[in-house]
Order: sequence, then C-alpha cells, then structure tokens
Amino acid sequence: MTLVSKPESESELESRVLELAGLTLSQLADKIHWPVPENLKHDKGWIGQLLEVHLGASAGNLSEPDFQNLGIELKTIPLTAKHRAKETTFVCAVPLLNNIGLSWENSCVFHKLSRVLWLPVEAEPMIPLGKRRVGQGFIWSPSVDEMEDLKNDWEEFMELISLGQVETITAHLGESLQIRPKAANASVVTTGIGQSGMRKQTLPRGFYLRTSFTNQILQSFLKPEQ
DNA sequence: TGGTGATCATAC
DNA sequence: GTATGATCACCA
Repeated sequence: MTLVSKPESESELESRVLELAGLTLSQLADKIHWPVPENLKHDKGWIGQLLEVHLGASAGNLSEPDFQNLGIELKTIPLTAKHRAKETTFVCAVPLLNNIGLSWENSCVFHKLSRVLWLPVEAEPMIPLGKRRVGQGFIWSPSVDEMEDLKNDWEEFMELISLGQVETITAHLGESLQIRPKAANASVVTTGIGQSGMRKQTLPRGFYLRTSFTNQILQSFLKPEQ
C-alpha cells in the first residue's frame, strides 16, 4: 500500500484534493489495495477513511484534526442526485457533564468547524459503491453569519443540558445544529445531569450539522458572492 | 421521501 | 465507554 505523506501546506492539500476530483471510489480503493464493500451498511466510515489515506491525514482516532499541522478537519458530504447533502454531518460528542461555564470558543463544535476540508461524494443508492465519484473538495471556515447561527444553537443546547433537560432535546431543535444519539445502540449509557441536578445515566448524544446548513456551504462554494 | 432516532465497525 | 469514521431504517 502506498503511503501518502501528510500535506505540509493548505495549497499542497488543495492540489491533492483537485487530483481526487472525478475519480471513482474503486479507483481509489484499488490504489491502496482495499476491497470495495458491497454497500456501507457494515462499513459506514469506509469512504471517509479511504479519503483520509489518499490525502495523508494523520490523526487516526486521536482527538486531533485530521491534518494536525494545518488544523484542518476532513468531512465527506454524501450527495444526492441533485447534488444536495444527503445526510447530516456528525461534529462531535455532546458534553453532558462538567460543562458549567463552558464557552462557545472553548467548545468542541467551535474547534471542529473552525477549518474544514469538505469533500463531496456521490451517494445515490442506485450507483454501485465502487462507481461513485469524488467531487471537488474545498477548504472552508464559517462566515460571520454561520458562526453566529452555530453559536446561538450551541448556547441554547448547552443551557438545557446544564439545567438537566437533556432528555427533552429532540432532533427538531436547532437551526443549524441538532442533537441526536451517538452510540453503538440505544442501551449504551453515559453520565449526564438529571432533572434534580444529580448525575443520571443517559444515552450519549452528538452534535450534527443539518443538511440545510451544509447545503448552504455547498452553495456558497459553487456561487461565491463577490 | 425526508428527517429523526438508531445503529455499525474498529482501536484502545 | 469514548474516540475515530458515518449511514441505516423507519415513520410521519
């Protein structure tokens, strides 16, 4: 398997991203001798990991950006036939404990989204996995407005959680962000804050970007306003 | 058919 | 269990 070195600059990373545009997942898998699964049912992270290898991402499963030296996080965007985001984007786990006084600027959402390499990939079920093509990726940071929307949602969520209201949060809440379960299954538990302020076992949850939010990012990339 | 709640693989 | 990577699957 060919080892791809880590990119030393954003421009080097961007040039690698351009080389991936238009290639199929089979082409990329063949290059590093990875088998292509029939579907993603049991390999949900396969595309993300495939692209990490090809771009020289280095963090593995550490709590670090994919490109540590550049401070850039890699996120794939599954695309519908209309080139819209098909799925929400997982950001990070929701801190359910010890979150008193946690500021937006110190939050995992802020850090994860400060600089992101978005890499669109065809995701129509009709297209066999190996024939799906990688789109044109781009490096992004939140605009002032986007940052404000994210912050507002995050602060609303964290207030509810610190008040022991985590069980009342559904995925309907939030404009740009949402909170949904993030666990192997519904029986997994972690420690959170209960209604009385005492610790209580509850389902682990994660912050996700709504598809409406990632679609706006895609649009602003396709139609940059001057 | 899209969005919400549930789930899958793997390393440690 | 928590971190990484996400998509599945059902129901309104």
